[in-house]
Amino acid sequence: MSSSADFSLGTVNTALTPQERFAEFMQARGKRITRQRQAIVDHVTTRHEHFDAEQLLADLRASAAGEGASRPTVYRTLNEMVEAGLLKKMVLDGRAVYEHDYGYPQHDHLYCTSCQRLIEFSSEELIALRNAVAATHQFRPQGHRLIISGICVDCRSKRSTSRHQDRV
Amino acid sequence: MSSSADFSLGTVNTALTPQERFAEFMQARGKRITRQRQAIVDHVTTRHEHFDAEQLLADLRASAAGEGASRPTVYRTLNEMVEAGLLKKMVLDGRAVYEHDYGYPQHDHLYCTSCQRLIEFSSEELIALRNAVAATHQFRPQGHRLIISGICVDCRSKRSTSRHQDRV
DNA sequence: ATATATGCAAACCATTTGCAATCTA
DNA sequence: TAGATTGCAAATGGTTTGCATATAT
Repeated sequence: MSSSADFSLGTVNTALTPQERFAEFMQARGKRITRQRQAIVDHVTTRHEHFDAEQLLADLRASAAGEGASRPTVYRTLNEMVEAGLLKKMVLDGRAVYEHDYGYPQHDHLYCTSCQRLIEFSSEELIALRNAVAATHQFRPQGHRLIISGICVDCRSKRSTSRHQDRV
Repeated sequence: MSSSADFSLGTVNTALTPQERFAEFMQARGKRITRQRQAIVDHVTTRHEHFDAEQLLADLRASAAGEGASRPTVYRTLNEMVEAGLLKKMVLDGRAVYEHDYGYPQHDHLYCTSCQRLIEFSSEELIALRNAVAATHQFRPQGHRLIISGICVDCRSKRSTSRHQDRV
């Protein structure tokens, strides 16, 4: 992980590792780095795919030794990681899905309504468009979220396999 | 479905009134136009702002005579209206928000995290961008949702009034 | 030591559902 | 009249919270 990324768009200055950033954030507010919080942060930073709280909970319990955490603690820590800027949260079909945010370039998603897969993409034009639109409305943009839903290549081929289109 | 659409950018060919379209949709699947469904559709078509289920429920009970409906019926009918293409649903801060979709041009939103107001805007560039991105990933786009969050003009002036930034 | 965290069970909240009574076509 | 719909109350499902106990600093 960490890997001083250096993308062209949205590059974030990654001076600290996610762990360090988290520690800094917690210490700054008198919060403690407990065994479970550390286990969660470590686990999350090793996998870079999108995930939800339940998946994380299961993964933690399944993986290595007794390095687990209770459901409430997983949820609590996930919120802290979002506050710390390590993760970005988005709601899809009713449940929260998380992805890395610290040290990652700004991007948006293509969401396959058939297999629920999220495909990332980034577009400079979109940023420009966003700022232009905001300016027109004297609106101060703080962020945006674009999700293009449809069917991914894989599902287009193996069409009529299992499930079909759900809601956007 | 059907209706040989031929819009330039989002403008929908409105041959039927929302009520007619709803009736057609329902009849086509053996569903009945009950007093409460009619009341809901009528009420919704008279107001063009964004709203959620609870607001609608309250409005229905408050407004005119005994033209109300139970909570389950309101939720059920809202789903039918979405299926019928009359309404578009989007999830904001945990609860579903609806807006008219039938006969309305495609558009996206600016979301004020301070006053929760939704400001609409439409951009042809965005559509082009969406299609270009989708094409790059051999993805078949079916729709998209762009929400630019930030602070609206009003809140920027009366700054530090009441609530402040929530999550995106 | 002592304040903060954990985990359990219970609470939340928006939304959905089972089912008997009630209507629409 | 028959089959669909309503409304009530209860169930859901993801997420949060109260509180006694365990733990980090």
